[in-house]
Amino acid sequence: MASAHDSEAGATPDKPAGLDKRRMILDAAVIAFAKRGFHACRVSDIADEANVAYGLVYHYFRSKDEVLDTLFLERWNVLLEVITEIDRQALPARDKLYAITSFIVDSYRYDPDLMKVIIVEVTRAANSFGRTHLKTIREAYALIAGIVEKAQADGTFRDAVTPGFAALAFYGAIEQVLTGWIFDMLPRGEEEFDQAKAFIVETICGGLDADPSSARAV
Amino acid sequence: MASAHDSEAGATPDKPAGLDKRRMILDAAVIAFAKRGFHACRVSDIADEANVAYGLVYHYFRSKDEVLDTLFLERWNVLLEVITEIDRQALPARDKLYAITSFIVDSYRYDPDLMKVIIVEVTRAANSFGRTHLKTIREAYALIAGIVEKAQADGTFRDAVTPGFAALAFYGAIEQVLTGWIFDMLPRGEEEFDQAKAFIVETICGGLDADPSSARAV
DNA sequence: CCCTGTGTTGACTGACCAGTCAACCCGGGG
DNA sequence: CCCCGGGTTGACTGGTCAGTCAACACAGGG
Repeated sequence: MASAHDSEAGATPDKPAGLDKRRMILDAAVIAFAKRGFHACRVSDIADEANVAYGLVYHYFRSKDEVLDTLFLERWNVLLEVITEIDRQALPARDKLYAITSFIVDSYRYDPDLMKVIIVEVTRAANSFGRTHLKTIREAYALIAGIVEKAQADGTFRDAVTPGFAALAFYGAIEQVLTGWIFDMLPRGEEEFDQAKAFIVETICGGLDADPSSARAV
Repeated sequence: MASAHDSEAGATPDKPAGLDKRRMILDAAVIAFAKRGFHACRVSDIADEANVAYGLVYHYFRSKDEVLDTLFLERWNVLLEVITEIDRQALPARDKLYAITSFIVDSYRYDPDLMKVIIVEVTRAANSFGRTHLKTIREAYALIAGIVEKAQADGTFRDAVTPGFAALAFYGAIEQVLTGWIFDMLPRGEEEFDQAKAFIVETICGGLDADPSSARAV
């Protein structure tokens, strides 16, 4: 059905609606991967979701793997740029961490399926794509660690913990909250998203202890 | 290690060496799953690793899935018991969290393959086993949240954050550190394990901020 | 008008693997 | 001595897909 049909709507005149089939396939893949997971999802599911013939997927991508790789890299590079940009500004470290949290949470708010796929299939997949993209993933941790390190140097953050660990704990907390939403363990909604941002930063920066003296003496 | 290294040797006389084939299969499955991941691992890999015929796996387990389910439940139930036991003691909340962290880190120290399989294939697998065992996984979060809640009630922890979020952030930090080891991103060793315990608790309880006033005013 | 190449189609193939099953081994009870 | 049945074996089947490929659509240049 609808091979040369410009969909129902008139399709943007400047876009021939014929060469962003690639984009359509990528978008369809996000939905398909999110629905059943990368392994359980067949290439035909992607093609069906995109209203495109099976073989066309292989015209634009060498393999099913390459589709996921593309989705991940597209998004992760944006994340790296955003973190770099945030770090470039003259803000307190805590505000920088809030901005990063905010960006990631909003990424989920804006496109939960894409974030689900990236986290579940790449970021946390130690046996497959996670290994492949390890170097790229680590770059994000390194940028965060850099923020912490500078804050420790100027006295904004205490140095009870190495920057690397702080980065891991911080990012781990974020991902765990996203995982909570992905698993339907946590309620979703505008309020929840904003509250989550504040809570994550508050937990990692402020800590749970009521009495600062106990540990701060270190 | 040294769980079922009978093989050629005469096998412990009191153990008929004939009915813990089941155990041998489970142990072999841990190794096989850890090596290539659940999906890429074939049932024949498990059988080979256990030095047992292919069909015997199906004598003791209904399916490949059931093998993983068994491994996960065995271990997770121990975790739930341990957390319950820790919570029963009269300790400051911070010490309770340290004890939990310690147990999980030591679980990894003692049997990294098993923990890798549980985390990678179950705990973080939102599309397959994670969904199946959601309820069981949540019990752990609930127990931790309970600890936080009590600490907030008696004033040990401040209540800037809901207990549920604190539990998520805390457990997320732990899992992220384990993931660091699993991915070979973090150096492993006796010292590293103990340091990690301290750092995780220090980050979550103590927080990164040097100046308590900023947030504590809330 | 045909020719050419990019875009597009979907039937087909080859490989892979979970799970089945018929037969075998062997200890012990009759 | 045979029989019984749980434990054990591994060849085989059925189904599933990733990836291939031959053919088709069609725009635009000659």
